[in-house]
Amino acid sequence: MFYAADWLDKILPGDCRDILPTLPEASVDLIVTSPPYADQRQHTYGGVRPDDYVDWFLPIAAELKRVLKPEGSFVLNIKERVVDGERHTYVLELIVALRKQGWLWTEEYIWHKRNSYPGKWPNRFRDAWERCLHFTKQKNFAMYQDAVRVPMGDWSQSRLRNLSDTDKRRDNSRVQSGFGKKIENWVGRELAYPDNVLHMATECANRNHSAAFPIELPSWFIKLFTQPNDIVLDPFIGSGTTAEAAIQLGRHYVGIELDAGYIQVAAERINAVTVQPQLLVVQEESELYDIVGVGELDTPKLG
Amino acid sequence: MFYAADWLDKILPGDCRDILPTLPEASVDLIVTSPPYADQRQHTYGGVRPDDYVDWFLPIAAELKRVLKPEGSFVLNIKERVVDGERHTYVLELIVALRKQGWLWTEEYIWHKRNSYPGKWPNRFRDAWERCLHFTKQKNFAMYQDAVRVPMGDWSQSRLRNLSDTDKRRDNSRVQSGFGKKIENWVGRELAYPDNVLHMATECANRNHSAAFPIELPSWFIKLFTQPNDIVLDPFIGSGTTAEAAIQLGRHYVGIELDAGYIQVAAERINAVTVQPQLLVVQEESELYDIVGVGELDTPKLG
DNA sequence: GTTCCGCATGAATCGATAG
DNA sequence: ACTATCGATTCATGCGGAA
Repeated sequence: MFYAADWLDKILPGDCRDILPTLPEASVDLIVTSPPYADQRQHTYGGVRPDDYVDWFLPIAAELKRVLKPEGSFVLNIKERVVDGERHTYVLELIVALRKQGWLWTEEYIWHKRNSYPGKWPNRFRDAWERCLHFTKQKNFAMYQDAVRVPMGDWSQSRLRNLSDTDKRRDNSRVQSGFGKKIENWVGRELAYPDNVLHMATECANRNHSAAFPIELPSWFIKLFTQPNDIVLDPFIGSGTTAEAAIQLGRHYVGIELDAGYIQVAAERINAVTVQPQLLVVQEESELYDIVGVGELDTPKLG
Repeated sequence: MFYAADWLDKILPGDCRDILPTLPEASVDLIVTSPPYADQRQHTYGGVRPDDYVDWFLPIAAELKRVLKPEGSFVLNIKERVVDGERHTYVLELIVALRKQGWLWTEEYIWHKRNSYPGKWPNRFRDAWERCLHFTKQKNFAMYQDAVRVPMGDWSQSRLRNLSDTDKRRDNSRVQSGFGKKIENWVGRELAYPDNVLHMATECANRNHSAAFPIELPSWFIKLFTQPNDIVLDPFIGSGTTAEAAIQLGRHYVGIELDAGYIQVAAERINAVTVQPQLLVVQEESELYDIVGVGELDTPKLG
């Protein structure tokens, strides 16, 4: 095995085309990234043109495939831009090309941006969604669905009324004791598995970082596709959102970033998170009873 | 010009591959359709296999292009199925092929199905979205954005997340009463343009017909891309949902359907709608205050 | 008349079984 | 090996009957 300290829990500065080859093969459990879209980030990646996008991304994807564990997942957040009045087809072509490269196009999740960018055009409405393409290396991959269950619809509330108060209280205390047998049953009445449409607001440019996606997005996929202590890679980590999400959830991270300004911002964010390890453990346990984000029901706790 | 009675406001029985060539060219303002998905509807179209889907659809699309007016729109509701653990790429290939045929891939709307088909699998969640691909023949096409504006504010925003049963029941009663008490809340409230994500529940078979899409879906696109008295074509009209939507909104329709059973169902639905013209006007006015479908703000009423 | 509960039903998908 | 069929899983919705 590789010695962890060399590349783990760091933001590696440089172009991921140079950095990725230095990482050991089959070492990463999950890749979540939002690469620079076509014509974006001209100062760093030179503003890849739509027509060149597939050719630019394919060698990077080949390295990602080498670095990813066999049972790992690759989540690519991307959306094609409008070129000359049309949606450009480079993302569609990229999917086909990645399959030719050996990736399995397992699923396409939709990120519905509740507060999308404002604006008005004569021929289209505001773009309120982006693709989260899920690729894997093999049909059997790691997926921890229980970690992202959500509250059920209203109808379950009336159904829950069937349970007597004592029943509910009994189950409750049993849950809090930590070893109740019926945790799954009780929880199962309130929680349902989500679907492949994610409703998340875009992150406001509140602090000194402007992230490509809200932290809930990498958090959701990290909970879904990894366990604590697993390794999450983001080859275009920008202001460090993926790293912050990984740390919060007790996972290791590897970030790669070319822009020095972003690296600085990310370092500050990461420092602010890591200094509170005890709080993090409490958060994870409390998630058991938090109706909004139940997680780690069937995964070992952090030591 | 063609004499209208020959083909207008009818459901033409037969295979659209045979019927479409009999329609005059550049005569239709909007095409909305949900063709049989791959491996579906084996009894009529023989269950087109995913690998053959593009070849099957392309000649139909060529006829659709001939029939559509230059400034018209073509909305294709479709979703690729899972084949061997992966999303099949035939829809992506179809988009590319349609562009080669001369169509412009202007936009991709997402239909978010709040009540998606249940089920649990180890490698994916329930599929809760479908594509509504918007193709046009030229960059300048007809679009009436004001017709689909929705009320602004916290109410409509919370609606985006989850529409509970009680909320919906309240909506219904408000509409049915015609001019309920809470109308004051909406009058004077500003209207906002929607985005490219549509939240609609699938139609249940509990209603007397089972349709591919809920009537709100064709209604929305008919309001967006046509004016009253325009012509709407659906070459796979099934149980007649598109026809009912067109009639309700004062548009002409042309439907094509191969299955005799569907034709019968569609005929009954259409009869039930057309005999109540006065009611329709009332519905249209009440839509002003209906959170679900605001329409006809700047278009002439039926008369 | 309301409100509530029970129940059937989907453009699904996987894995096992059978030809 | 490759295809066809079947059972199991799961939840929002609307309808009908009951309180």
